[in-house]
Amino acid sequence: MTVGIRHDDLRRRNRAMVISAVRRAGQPSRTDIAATTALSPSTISAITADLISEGILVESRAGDAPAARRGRPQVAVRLNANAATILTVVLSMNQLSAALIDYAGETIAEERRKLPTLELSREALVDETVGIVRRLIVAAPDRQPIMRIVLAVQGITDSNERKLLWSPITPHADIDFSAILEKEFGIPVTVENDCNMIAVGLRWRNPERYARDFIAVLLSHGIGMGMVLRGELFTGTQSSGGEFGHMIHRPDGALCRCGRRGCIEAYAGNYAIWRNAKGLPETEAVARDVTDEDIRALADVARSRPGPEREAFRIAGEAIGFGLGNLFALIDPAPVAIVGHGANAFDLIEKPMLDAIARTAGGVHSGAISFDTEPDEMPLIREGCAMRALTFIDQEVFSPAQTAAPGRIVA
Amino acid sequence: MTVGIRHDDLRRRNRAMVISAVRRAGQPSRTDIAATTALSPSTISAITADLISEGILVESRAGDAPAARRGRPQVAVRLNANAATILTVVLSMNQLSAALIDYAGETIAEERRKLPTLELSREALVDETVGIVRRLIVAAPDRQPIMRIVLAVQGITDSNERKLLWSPITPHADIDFSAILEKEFGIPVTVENDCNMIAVGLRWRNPERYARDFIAVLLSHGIGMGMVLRGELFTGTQSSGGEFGHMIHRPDGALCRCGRRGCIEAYAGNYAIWRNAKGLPETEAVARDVTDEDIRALADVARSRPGPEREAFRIAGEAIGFGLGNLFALIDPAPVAIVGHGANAFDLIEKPMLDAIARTAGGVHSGAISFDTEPDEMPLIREGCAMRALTFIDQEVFSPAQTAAPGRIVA
DNA sequence: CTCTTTTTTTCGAGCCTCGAAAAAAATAAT
DNA sequence: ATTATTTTTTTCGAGGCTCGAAAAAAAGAG
Repeated sequence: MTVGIRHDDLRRRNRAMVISAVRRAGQPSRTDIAATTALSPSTISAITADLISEGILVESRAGDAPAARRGRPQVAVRLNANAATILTVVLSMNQLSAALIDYAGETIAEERRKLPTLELSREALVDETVGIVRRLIVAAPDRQPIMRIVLAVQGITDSNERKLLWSPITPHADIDFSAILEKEFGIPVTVENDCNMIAVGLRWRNPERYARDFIAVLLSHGIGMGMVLRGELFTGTQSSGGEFGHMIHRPDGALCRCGRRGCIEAYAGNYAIWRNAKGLPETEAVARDVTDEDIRALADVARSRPGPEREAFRIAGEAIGFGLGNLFALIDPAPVAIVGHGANAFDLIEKPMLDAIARTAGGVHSGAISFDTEPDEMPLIREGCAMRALTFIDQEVFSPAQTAAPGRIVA
Repeated sequence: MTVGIRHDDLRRRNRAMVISAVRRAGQPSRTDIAATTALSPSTISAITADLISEGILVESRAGDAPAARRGRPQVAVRLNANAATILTVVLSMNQLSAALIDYAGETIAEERRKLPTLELSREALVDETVGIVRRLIVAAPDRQPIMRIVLAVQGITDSNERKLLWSPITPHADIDFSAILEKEFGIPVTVENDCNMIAVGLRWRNPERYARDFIAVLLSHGIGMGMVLRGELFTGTQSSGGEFGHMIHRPDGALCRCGRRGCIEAYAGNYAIWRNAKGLPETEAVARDVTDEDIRALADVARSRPGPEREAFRIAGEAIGFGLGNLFALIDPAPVAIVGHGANAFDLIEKPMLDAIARTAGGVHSGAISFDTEPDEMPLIREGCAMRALTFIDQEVFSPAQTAAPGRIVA
C-alpha cells in the first residue's frame, strides 16, 4: 500500500484490465473495450495486438450483431479457449468432483464420485483428491500444461488459501492440500471455502443483482456464508472467515455440531431442524445422519399442518433472521441469496426470518433487503472456482510483474 | 475498478505516496522516502523538488540525527505546517468541541463547550455547530483558506459521509451537516462516525499495534465500534455501519435505548449497568441520566463486595464478549482497544468477557486476541478527524486528478 | 589537502498513453 | 458502378514519467 507505482506496472495493470473486460463482455470490439476501460483507442489497439500475438485473445470476425450498420464493421475479440487450462476440485460432504476448464470457462472434462468423507482416513481423503485430479490430467494430455488448481471445500481454510484448517466433512484437521497437490503435480494450488466460491459464482452468473455488496447463505447440513463487500470477497484476517453459522444466536442454547452452545447452525442446520421437529432435547447431539430427503419430508408435513415440524422451520427461520439482522447491523442491508437444499423450504422460513430481522437494527432499512433462492449449490461452487482460477491466470500469468507474458502460444 | 490507469495517474499517485511517506515518517530524507516507496532516487528527487516549490514540503536542514557519519549528510524534509489548515468538529453527548489544525497536524486553536444536546431543537443544534466553526475561523484570519472540515458525531452517518442519519445524542434525525456547513462557509465538509475516527486515531497513534486489522470498542452511554480490516476502515454499504452495540445479544431480551430488545447495549451501556445494579426491570427504560460518575461509584462498590453491582458488570462483560466472539467468527480474532469511560471498569468486565468469548467460535484462536484500554476517547476522536482531513488534503488537493496542484504557496 | 563515503541531482534512454490523422472497411447516395 | 459517408482501427509523433548511470555535492577520515 505504501509502495509507489512504477512505469511497468502501468502496462501490466492495463493488460489485466483489457483481459478482464473481454472476459466479462464475451465478444467485445476494441471500441467496446476502450469504452469500458476508459483507455484511448490507440492504447487498446496496442494492447489487444500484443495479446493476440501472444495467443491470449483471438479475433472472431463474426460479430454477433453485425446489424448492417454503416461504417467499418467492428471486429470482435474473445478469449482464446486454448490459451490455458485450469482444474477445479470441489470437496463436500460425501462428494468429490473435479473439472477441467478451458481459458474461456468451458468445461472440457469432469468427474464426480460419492465417498464417505466422514469415515475416510486422512490419507484416504488425500488420495481420493489426488486421484481424481490425476485421472483428469492423464485423460487430457493435449491440455498440458494445466496452469492452476482451485479446490473448494466445505470448512475453514487459511487466509493464504493453502490449507483446510477445519471441516465438518472430515474429522481430520489442518490438511495442507496445496502442498500435497503442488508436490504431486507441480501446479499452483489454491484452497478456498465453498461459500466464498458460491459468492464468486453468483457474481459471475448475475452481475446485475450480485454486484458490489451481497450475501450468500448456504443452508445444508450446516450453515455457511460468503459475502462480497465493496466489490471484494470478504474473508477473515487469518482464515476464510465468515463463520455465520457459528455466530451465537442464544447464549448457552442448543448444542451445535461444533461442540459449542447456541450457534445459529444449532437452530437452522438440517440436524437442528430434525431435532426440533422430532422433539428431541436440544442439549443432545443428533445421532442420525439427517439427509436432504428427511428435510423434504419434514417440510411437506410442515406445509400440511401446524405442529412441531412447522415450529422447527419457524425456529430455523428465526435464527437465520437474527443472524442476518446482526450482520446488517454491521454492514447494512444487502441482497441475499439463499443457496442449497434449504432453499427448497424457503417458503417455511421466510416469514419468521423477516419477523426476526424486523426486530434487529438491520430491520431499519428492510426495504433494501431482497432474497433470492438457488437450491443447487454445486454448479455455483464449480463456477466460482473456475472464475477464481481464471482470474488468477489473467492477472498473474498473463499480466505478470516482470517480463513479458511467457504464456505458451497455442494456435 | 474496471477502469484503466492513465499516464497522468502515475505522477498523481506517486506524489500522494511521497506526501504520505513524509507524514508518517516525520522528517525523512529523500533516501528514506525512496526506500519506503520503492521508487528510484531520481523520481523522489523530482517529486520532492515539485512539492517543495509548491510549498507543500520544506527542507529542515537540522537532521534530527546527524550522527557524524561519513558522506554527504541527509537533508530531511517535512510537511510545511502552513501549507494548509483544516478544521475538526466533534459532537457528542452534551459536548461540542472544535479545533483548527495546521498541515503538520498541530492544533492552532480550540474551543470546547457543554450543551444539552438531547434538549436542543434541530435548529439550535445546527446553530451551535455553525457558531463554533465560525468563531474559530474568524479568530484566525491569517489561516485562510481553510481547506476541509471533518465533523465526527456519535451516531449513524451516511456512506457519502455527508449526513447524520440518526444519533442517540439528539432526537432529531437526518441532519445534513455537510450541506449546511458548506453553504455557510464554502468549505468541503465530511461527516464521520465517532468510533470510526477513534479507529483512525488509534492507528495514527500506535501504528505498530493498530496496523492492518483491529477493533475499537467505545464503552460509554452507548456501545460503539470502529474497525479496520486489511488496512481499510470498515463501513457499511449505505451508512457508517458497525452498529456493534445494536447486535442482538439475547433475542427479545432487555429493552434498549433504540426501542428494540436484547441489544448488546441494553446489557453493557451505562444505563444498562445501572439498571441491573439497581435491580430495575430490564423491560423498562431508565429514566435517570446515568453519568460516568454514577458508573465509577458502581464500579467501586462492585470491587469491594459481591452483589448486584458486580453482577451488573459481569452481565456487561458477557454481552460484550459474546458480541466480540460473534465478530471474531466473521473476521477472525484481532487486537481490540476498549475506549471510553467504560475502560476504567475493564478489570470488572474482562473476565466475564473472556469467558464469553471462549464460548464462541471466535474463542478458537483466543491467543490472537489482545486488549488495550484508553479511557479518554475525545483526543482519539480529534486525532482521527485531523488525520482524515489531512489525508484528504494530501490526496485530493495536493495530488489532484487533473492540473497541477493549485495549492496556495505559503512561505 | 586529498581520499573516501554517502546523498542528491542531472541527463539521456526507454516505455507508455494520448490525440490527431490516416487507413480500412463497410453502407448509402448518385 | 462509382463516389460519398460513416464507423472502426491503426499509425505516428508528442509529451510525460520513471529508471539507471554518471556527475555533483557535501561531509568526515587520513
